[in-house]
Amino acid sequence: MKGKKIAIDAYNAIYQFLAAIRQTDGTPLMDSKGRPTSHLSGIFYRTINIVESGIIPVYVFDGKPPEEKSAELRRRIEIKEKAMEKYEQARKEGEIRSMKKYAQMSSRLTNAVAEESKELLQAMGIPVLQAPSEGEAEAAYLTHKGYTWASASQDYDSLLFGADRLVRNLTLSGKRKLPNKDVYVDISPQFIDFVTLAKKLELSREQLIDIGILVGTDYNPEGVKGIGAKTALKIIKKYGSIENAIGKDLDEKDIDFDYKHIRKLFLDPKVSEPNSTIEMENPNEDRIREILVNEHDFNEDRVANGIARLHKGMKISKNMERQTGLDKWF
DNA sequence: CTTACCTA
DNA sequence: TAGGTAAGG
Repeated sequence: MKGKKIAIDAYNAIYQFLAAIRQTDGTPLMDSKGRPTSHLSGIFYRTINIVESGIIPVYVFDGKPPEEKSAELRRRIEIKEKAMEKYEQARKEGEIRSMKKYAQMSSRLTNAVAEESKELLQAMGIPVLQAPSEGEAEAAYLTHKGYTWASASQDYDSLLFGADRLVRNLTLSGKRKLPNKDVYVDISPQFIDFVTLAKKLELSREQLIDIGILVGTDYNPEGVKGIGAKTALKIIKKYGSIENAIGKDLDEKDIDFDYKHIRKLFLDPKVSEPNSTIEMENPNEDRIREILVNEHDFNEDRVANGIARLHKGMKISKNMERQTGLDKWF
């Protein structure tokens, strides 16, 4: 993927950092004022790795979520509140393992966390885009239109939103811990090309969306009762669409939501055209140091080392871009 | 999650 | 140099 621009679902990445970068008992990394810094650590070091590998990252931030997502957002808040209670209980009992698990589950991506992340990326000279609504939809649009070569997210929704290429596990660390166990599994980047996928499954994007709607999406979290991935695939393969299956393998009264409207949210999401060319810029070293070292107590030597790596990575990336640009002439 | 350090 | 582990803020 050297020399390619990749649209990164920023909230997806930040949320993972908030959940994962913690001590054994679940305490997040914090500065001397008690503010969380896990997101800054994750963004700083991973972005440097990505740039060093020759990829040009483009971070796409969420805007205002669509009204149709509010039930799902409420559901997530409830889960977090329950996790918070369980964390308290685990803390009283001194159950370190459980403390970490429930602390991770109660991670909240606050406004401050999102804004600080943007500021750090901008100081690093990394392109940042603000989506009007769903970041994942905007990233998919950028990829579909060729502004970026692929979208990076852990969520498969990217494909429903029309991303022609999806990269999962865009990270250099080759290990991931299995939930609740001391077992690590090897993780490597996973690349999904939509055309190849659609051919293999013999499904269109619309049909993939219908399968999603049957099993449940952010806009209808419950899905259709009794229908999981296997049945949904079977039904859409057999009838081609939800409407054709209603009255046959689908009972109309089980579909208590506007599936045509949800389909449209995926097919035609609110997105915007980028208002300038998407390029990396020279890092503002002083600003990076100001944010990480002065404001948030990062180790000066580590930050200096990171900045040096970032510089070198960008230089190679820029040279490569010039060369591939030249290649087009010959 | 990523880095830094230690051991074999 | 690979693999395991503690620390990072």
